[in-house]
Amino acid sequence: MEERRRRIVDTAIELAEEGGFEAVRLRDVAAHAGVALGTVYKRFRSKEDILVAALEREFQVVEAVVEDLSIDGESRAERAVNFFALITRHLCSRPNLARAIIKAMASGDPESAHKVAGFQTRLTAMLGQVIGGDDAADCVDFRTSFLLQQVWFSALVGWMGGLHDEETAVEQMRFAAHSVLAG
Amino acid sequence: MEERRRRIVDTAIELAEEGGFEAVRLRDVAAHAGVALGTVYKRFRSKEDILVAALEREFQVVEAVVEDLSIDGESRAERAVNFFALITRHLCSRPNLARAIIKAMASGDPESAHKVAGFQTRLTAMLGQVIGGDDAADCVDFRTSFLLQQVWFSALVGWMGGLHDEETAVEQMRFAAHSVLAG
DNA sequence: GTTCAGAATAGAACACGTTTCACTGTGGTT
DNA sequence: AACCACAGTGAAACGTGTTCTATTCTGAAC
Repeated sequence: MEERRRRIVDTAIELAEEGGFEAVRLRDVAAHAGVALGTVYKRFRSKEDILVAALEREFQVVEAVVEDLSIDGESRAERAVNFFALITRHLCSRPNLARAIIKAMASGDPESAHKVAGFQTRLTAMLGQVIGGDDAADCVDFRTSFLLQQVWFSALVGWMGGLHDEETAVEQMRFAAHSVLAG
Repeated sequence: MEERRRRIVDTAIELAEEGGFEAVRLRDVAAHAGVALGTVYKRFRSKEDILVAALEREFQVVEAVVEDLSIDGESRAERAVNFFALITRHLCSRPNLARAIIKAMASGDPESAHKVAGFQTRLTAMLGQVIGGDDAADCVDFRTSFLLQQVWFSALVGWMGGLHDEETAVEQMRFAAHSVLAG
């Protein structure tokens, strides 16, 4: 009955797209997914846990998109910028959902945090691939990729709080990428 | 009667030190501060708002500490690392309080986010001073300091989620500082 | 077909952030 | 002294995340 789990996450994504984090009311999720509230709590530990599952879903889409539109650029920094620009714009195209997920990412719950860390690792690996390109000389340290991904997270949190728009976030990544990938 | 406001923040800090974010129950805050719940909501917009005020308090302490133990180091990167090591260890010395505040920083509420951005700007300015040292040649771009502060935020969120200990966070800052302040 | 364990359900109940309201001072104005 | 604007109070109420319980459903073993 993994079907129920899928429907719950689907519903949460739907509600989050419409009204953000607060709109994901678990009674509504349960009703809309056609399950009882108790079932929701049998599958997921908390509201954040559901949104982390939504992140998993979205992350797979991002992986597919990046696979499809293979990232190119003249330099390592340019490729990194193009990568972040792509995924940032992708995320921000559904702002309410993105905000809800980012909020869940920063909830501080250890279980969720570990799952999130898994995505960060995968993202860092993707970034390493992208930056590395075809030339072995362009290969980049895991820690460097991870650093850029940390900056991206901060930029997204700022965007979530209404501090700046998505283009500013991309601009921050441009600066970071050129600072870190100077050589 | 700014006295009441002060007592509320004091109490929130006290409760957060003991039991973290969830332990800051507003009924308890009100009772312990000797005010009515309505008064709490007259002074503060939300629970996060109180914790952002606590951040203001803590930030002033950090400013004083950094002023006192003036940061030194052979290179720009070393000074930056010493700076972050100092404030990271200071924050993490009261882990429950730190976690509560960091969680509030990432709440996504626009009003809170703007206040937090104010602290980030002040922190970035402090960092610029510290890195710059006495030699004008060591002067550093605002954007570069800001970038390091973004990494620090991510490192703290990871620490909050139990992903790593404070020494690892400091280590991440060491790597970031050396990457960004190579010259 | 009966039985039984485990999952699902409906719904109540609980905790806590937040809002509302009716009432009580309190300090300043006339 | 009478009055007023307004902060503070206590308590109730509301919304929603989370937990609990009693009951029903389901599907596999016999």
